Amino acid sequence: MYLELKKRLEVRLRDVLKASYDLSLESIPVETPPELEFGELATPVAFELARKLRKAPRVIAQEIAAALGPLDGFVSFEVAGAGYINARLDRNGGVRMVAGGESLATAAGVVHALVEHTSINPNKAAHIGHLRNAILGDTFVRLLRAAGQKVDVQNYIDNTGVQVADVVVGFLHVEGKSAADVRALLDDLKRKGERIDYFCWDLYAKTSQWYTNGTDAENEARKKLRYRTLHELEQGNHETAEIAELISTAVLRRHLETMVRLGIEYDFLPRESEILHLDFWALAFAQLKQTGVLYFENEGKNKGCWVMTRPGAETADGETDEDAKVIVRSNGTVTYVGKDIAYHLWKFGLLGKDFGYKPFFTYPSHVCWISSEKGEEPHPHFGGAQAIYNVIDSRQSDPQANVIQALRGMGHAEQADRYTHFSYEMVALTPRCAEELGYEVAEEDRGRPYIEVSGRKGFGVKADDLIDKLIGATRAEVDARQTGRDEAERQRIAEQIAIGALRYFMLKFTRNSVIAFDFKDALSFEGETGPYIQYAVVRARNIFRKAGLTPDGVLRDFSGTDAGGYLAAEGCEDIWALWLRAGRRTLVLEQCIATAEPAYLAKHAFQLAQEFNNFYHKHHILTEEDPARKILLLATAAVALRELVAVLAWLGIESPEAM
RNA sequence: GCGCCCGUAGCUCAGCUGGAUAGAGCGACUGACUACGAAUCAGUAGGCCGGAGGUUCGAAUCCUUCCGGGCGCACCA
Repeated sequence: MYLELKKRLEVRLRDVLKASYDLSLESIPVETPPELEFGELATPVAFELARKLRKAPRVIAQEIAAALGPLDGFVSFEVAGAGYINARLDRNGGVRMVAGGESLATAAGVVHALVEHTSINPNKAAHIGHLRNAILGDTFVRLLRAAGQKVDVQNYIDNTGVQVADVVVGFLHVEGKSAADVRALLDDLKRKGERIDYFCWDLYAKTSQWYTNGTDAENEARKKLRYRTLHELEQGNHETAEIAELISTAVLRRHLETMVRLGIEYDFLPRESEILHLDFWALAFAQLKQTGVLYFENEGKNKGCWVMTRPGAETADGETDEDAKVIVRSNGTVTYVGKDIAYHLWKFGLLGKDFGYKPFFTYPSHVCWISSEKGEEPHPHFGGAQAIYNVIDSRQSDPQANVIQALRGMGHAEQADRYTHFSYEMVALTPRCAEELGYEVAEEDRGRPYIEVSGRKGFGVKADDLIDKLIGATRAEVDARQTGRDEAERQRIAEQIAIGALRYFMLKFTRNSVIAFDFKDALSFEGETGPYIQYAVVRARNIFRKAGLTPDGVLRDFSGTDAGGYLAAEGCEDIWALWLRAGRRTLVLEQCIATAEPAYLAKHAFQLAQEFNNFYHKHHILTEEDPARKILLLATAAVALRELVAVLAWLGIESPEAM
């Protein structure tokens, strides 16, 4: 409702400005006033025009206000303060709009978007930092889909990188295992129900240490081993590559299982091994040279490399750009950014080559495919998107900017504009949390607000451990409250609440705020948390259960009544405010997508729950004696319930039946 | 040294892209349960929005500059 009426008012304002002053403003500010007494919508546009028209803002406001009405959905336009124009809505009409349920008309044609998220190196267990990535990405996918976009979800797998190489070195040279031994280990762990990603977590940390804890000569040899292993992985057809394949695939499967617990699913898993073996780079290299984005450096420190100019860099003609980004090394190998450029050409359908595809993981509703040199037929097609979103932490903003710059330089300006680095800050641990986990905190770190997690050091909170802990805590609460329900039901509810708590916790912070993780905050179920919102849903559901009514039925009955009198009545402002809040969903959705910021929706969900809880406390519905008033109260609860469930679903949070 | 991000209540964070009196949660203190289930609600205390200049009708928000913190700046990924 809010979105629609706001747009209607903007259009009318535009018309009035054109007709009265022959002015066309680029954008017309329409906002929500701080208090309901100022109306439901307001514009300070008169202030902006004061200088241009050489009139007092208040006079202009009066002229505009007089010319605005009548407008469907609005009852009045008033001038207030020094020159605000406050719009009052037709409350009965507004309530009808909200009660009717709002369709999300996507005016523009369907956009094909591609969201890449999670992308954990398949050499260790997922940790809380990865959870933030996956939850942000998955939620954004839900938002895009809610807005009617066609979205492919990709999880990029770097299975030939240095991190996987390190674990392979660990198996071969630290543990002294062969490929056959690794195979046996995988079977053994599977039989015992143990997690291979946890095993690798420890081995990765151990191997990282091993590189530096020998004599100088030993360390030197170990480093060489590391780079030889990396090289063998990239080449393939070697025992190291075989171990890498075994391990990275097993760990990847575990990551997918962890994410399923959070309701997170993928459509396609492109792997770096295929980008290498299918030689995506050759095609990209040709395009990069042909468009002049890459040039061969003959001078300076990058002599013998193919390089590109960094975004914003300026070098005088004839001078060597020492700061240029190396894409092809002097030994002929390609850097990470180079491979990424090729991959992103593919994402936009500009490469002229495709992956092979094989099914990899089955969800109840669909199959997740993985890249393969020789794929299966038939298979779905991925890539060729119109807009892409890369959920990658903010530390990688430089390489991301390089890829965008390359696309632009190659003449793909439109694609470069629709390339969003969906960046977010890391999840770190508070020093107290680190100590709780048994890590030694260095003296100089004690005073810091947070300490960065490190897979290399094995320092961090594993995702599955956190989820297990959350479920344990919610289960204890549910067991205490839901004594009448059976074991399976209580477990189900506990899981819904635990996941709700975790997802909300990761979404309540805006993207560029560092999360200093602490168990106390993450395990909290009161106040601004997922369970608070879920609890509001349960309360609303209980009203209908107790009354023997359905929300839909109530809204049908309500549609024939006139609630205007009650909504305008003294002491009922809170009811109208709740309807207004309920009517903001599409506006908030639009805002979230435009700014790539899911936190706004999380905040909206909380505010809606808060207003509902207020309403719930103030008006006792089932004992209301005035039938007309009772139907309004019931309809209010029905709308709040419907909106809460819908918004929670967009956040990937389930609404329990009881809690 | 250069680039990006962040300094808002004791703590953790919002602040709708420059608007009306700066908000919420937690924590502290006071109160409200024989249930539309208190995982809730009401109330109190708590702020020179890091400092200083500027831009304008108007600044937590934009610009400049300092202070304090974080992260990047490889022929690593």
